[in-house]
Amino acid sequence: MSKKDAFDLKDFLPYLLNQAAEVTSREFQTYYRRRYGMLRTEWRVVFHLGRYGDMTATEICDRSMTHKTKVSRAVKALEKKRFIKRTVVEEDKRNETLSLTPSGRAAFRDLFSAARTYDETVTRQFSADENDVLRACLAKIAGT
Amino acid sequence: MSKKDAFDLKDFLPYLLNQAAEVTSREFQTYYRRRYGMLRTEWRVVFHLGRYGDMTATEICDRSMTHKTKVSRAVKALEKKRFIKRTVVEEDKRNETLSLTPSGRAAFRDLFSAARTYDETVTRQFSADENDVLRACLAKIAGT
DNA sequence: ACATATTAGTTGCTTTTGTAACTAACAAGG
DNA sequence: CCTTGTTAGTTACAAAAGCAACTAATATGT
Repeated sequence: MSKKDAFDLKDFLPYLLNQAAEVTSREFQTYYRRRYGMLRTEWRVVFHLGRYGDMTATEICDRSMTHKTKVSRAVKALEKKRFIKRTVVEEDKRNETLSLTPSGRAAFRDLFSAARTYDETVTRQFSADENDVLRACLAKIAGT
Repeated sequence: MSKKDAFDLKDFLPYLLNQAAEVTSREFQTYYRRRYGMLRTEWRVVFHLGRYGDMTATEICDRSMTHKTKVSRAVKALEKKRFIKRTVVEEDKRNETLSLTPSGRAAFRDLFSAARTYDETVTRQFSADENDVLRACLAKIAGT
């Protein structure tokens, strides 16, 4: 805002961020939801495994700042849908390595490219400079 | 991102937006939650009434793009906590005008100034130009 | 070795949200 | 008037998220 006494809901960053996040999330949701019956956390798990390779649930929690119960439930659901499989780590049986099945990998490839495309349609609205600033600010706020 | 083949979760706008939104929401939550036992939607309702004057639930829904069940429940909760009261509109008894009680007004004043302060602490991290770009982009994405 | 603490992951219970069906009040056409 | 449609708001039920307590495996200090 420019004047302090005109401070408005639309000047309030948490509100703005939420609205923007909700709009994009809703839009992109249709992909993983309609096509693969996935939930947001499930899509994130698939993204992590597809993009960075096999890892444990805890690693996914750390990288995505997601609570472990959410990931645990996502893993269970993805396993039931045969998108991922788990393997207990012999050296430390508390850990289990998660990996994509062939159909999980196919879903990932599809969703990965859909994500890229969707990102571009949002990005296209802005200049290169605007984009850089936007992303840098968001990353800073998110603390990543 | 700069290279397409480096597309990463942190380059994906919906993800970035969500992370940033969650961080700020969590931080600001502590105010209305701890001090007044409010939920996010309740705080939004209070903000609307305090900032723009009395209005109906539907007007709040429209202005904040919030679903009516959420507002309905927030109104019920706020009424129980004696922060707002309703008055059926005589000319059209389907409508009810919502207005803040004295304690609701006091909570609003407190939270309004907390919001402004909080916004500034986030804003302070960025230059004036960056801020303008950030807010303009978010508003555009949010479609407001 | 053994009690104690940590870590990975799950489960149960509560709170919050989403969706759809519902009531009540009004509007409009015949 | 009286059917049909619309609008404001609520409620009931289902999906999802948050939180805390739990199990199982391992690590640590004595």
